[in-house]
Amino acid sequence: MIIAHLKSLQALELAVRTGSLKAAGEHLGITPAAAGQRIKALEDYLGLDLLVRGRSGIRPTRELSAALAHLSAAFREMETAAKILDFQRVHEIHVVADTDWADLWLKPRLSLFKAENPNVLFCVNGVGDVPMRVGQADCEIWFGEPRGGAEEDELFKDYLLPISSPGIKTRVSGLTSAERLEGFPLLHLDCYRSDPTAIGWPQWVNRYGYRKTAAERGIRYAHVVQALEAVYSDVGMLICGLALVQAQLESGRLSLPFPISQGAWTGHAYRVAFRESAVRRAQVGQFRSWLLDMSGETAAHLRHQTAA
Amino acid sequence: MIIAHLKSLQALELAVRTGSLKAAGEHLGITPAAAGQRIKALEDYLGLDLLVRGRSGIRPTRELSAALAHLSAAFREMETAAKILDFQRVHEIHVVADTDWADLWLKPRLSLFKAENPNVLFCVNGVGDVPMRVGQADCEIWFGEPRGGAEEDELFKDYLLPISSPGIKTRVSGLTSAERLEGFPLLHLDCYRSDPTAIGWPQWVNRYGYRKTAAERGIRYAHVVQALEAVYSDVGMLICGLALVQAQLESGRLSLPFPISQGAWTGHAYRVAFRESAVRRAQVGQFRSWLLDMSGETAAHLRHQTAA
DNA sequence: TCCATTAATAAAGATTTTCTTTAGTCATGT
DNA sequence: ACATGACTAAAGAAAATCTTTATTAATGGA
Repeated sequence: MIIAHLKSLQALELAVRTGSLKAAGEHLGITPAAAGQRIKALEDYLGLDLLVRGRSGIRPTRELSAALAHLSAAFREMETAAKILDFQRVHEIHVVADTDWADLWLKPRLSLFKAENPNVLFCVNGVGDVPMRVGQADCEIWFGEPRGGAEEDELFKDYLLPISSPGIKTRVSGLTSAERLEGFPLLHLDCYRSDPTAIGWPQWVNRYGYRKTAAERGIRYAHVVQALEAVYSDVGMLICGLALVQAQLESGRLSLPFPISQGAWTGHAYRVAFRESAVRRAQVGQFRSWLLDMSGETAAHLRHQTAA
Repeated sequence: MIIAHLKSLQALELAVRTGSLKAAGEHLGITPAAAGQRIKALEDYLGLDLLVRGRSGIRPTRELSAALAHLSAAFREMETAAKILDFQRVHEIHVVADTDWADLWLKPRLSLFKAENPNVLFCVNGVGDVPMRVGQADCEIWFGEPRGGAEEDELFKDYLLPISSPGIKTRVSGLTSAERLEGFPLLHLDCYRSDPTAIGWPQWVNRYGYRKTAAERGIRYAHVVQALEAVYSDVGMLICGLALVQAQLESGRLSLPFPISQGAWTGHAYRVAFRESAVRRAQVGQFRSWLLDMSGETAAHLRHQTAA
């Protein structure tokens, strides 16, 4: 006998287990309307009512009750099988992240994690030790507001301030305060725009009193990585997040043309959400702990650097 | 934990149970390619190989073996639940059939079955005691070749010959043999065209020696029911299946303008296939027996009528 | 060893399924 | 009596799934 209506049976079992179509939909990641449609389709096919619907929730009909123990057992066994398979995955961690954060913050540090966990294979934004796989990533990092998931953490807020090449810093240093921006192109980043409190050049000029005609003009970049290529090439000065350029500052490849106190914190933060099922895998748990530790270090270091 | 990949797990369990993707596909009513894609998608998602593929079939990998007992148990439980639900259906029988056969052969007889089975509700081609439901019909009747299903039977072949209204028969009888077709419109049916041996007017004229210029001309009808409306209205003569017009001949509403021996059997037959799961329901089993009995009566009656 | 046969699969496109959204209904609680 | 919350019908969008075609690979027989 062919079992059709697998998704219908799943929605049905969940609706009974949780007591409402609303909760079943939430559990399955679909709307209540979709959950209801799945069950309705099965009822239409069978010519049976399976649920008694009410404002206070739903209950199985007598007809469904006769089959319910088997249905529940079926999905319990399936959940066990899925869990066994999931734990057998090759030790891979798939990450979808803000591209600047991945390139500038995570990648330089990932070797530290790998040194302690040589068997873990990474795929970050589709690139890494293994190819992209069908299905959800194990975790996602974004710059923005919380999304309210269960396994969600704030990593760190960033500190925005002007950076430049060493050459431009030297030339700026030889000028009077009033003249330090005139004559130097300003580079702008679009990636902080979702944060209403994140400063760009116009805000920075207003806040710190430098004189610059048309502070909003200049080349715009979607991402920090591309903008930094321009900075390395002496194209101009850029306001970006300090957390993303620590290594370049320490190596002397980039410089701070103005005092470090002349910056501002972002309102948004880098945040991470792990898939609930992923976080139960030992390596993903370890990666999460490591990530929170390293982010804590970054946050502490930023606070230390920018202390008044 | 959300169980996704339900269809993949089903294909996987069936592939292991049957030993090949080909057999799994057949069982599920999909192509082997589709069965393979389902399983491949799950392997991609998990980053695990689940099957060892070989020309002599497939075997589970070690990783899959760890979960296989649970997976098998899950689908056994689900099959039990589905069976319980299926047997609880309201006593409905859904039929998809050749429309002429349904209207002209089944409907006049269905009251006989219902007299013996008053609780059974029928839906024939979407019309009847209950509305059409989502999902497969319990059985399907077609005019044509066998399809090779497990629960498939031949009902009867039909006997094609000219029929007309009583008025046209009277006029034809008053004419010499040579003149009996001239001056009378010939009506044609498209619904027998799939049968290469089924005769139409051109073949009938050739076989029985009547004179008729342009025997292939005349009005064409897709179905017998519409053509009969024209025959009732003295529009012309029609070659159609004797089995479908027994009642009309007996009631005098239709006549045979030529000897009954001047006809020919169809090559194709009316055939029925029941869904395997449907046939296990008691009422469907009873309907099947009844249908085969009534069809046997029709076949015997036709043979008796047309015996030389 | 070679060839025929059979099963599996990649890729592309078609088809079907499933989901979201919107608007409405109904029951319950205040 | 009204507001609220859960469910649902319908329509359209999005995603999933399937078919088809061509190819590959393995196996068995000559």
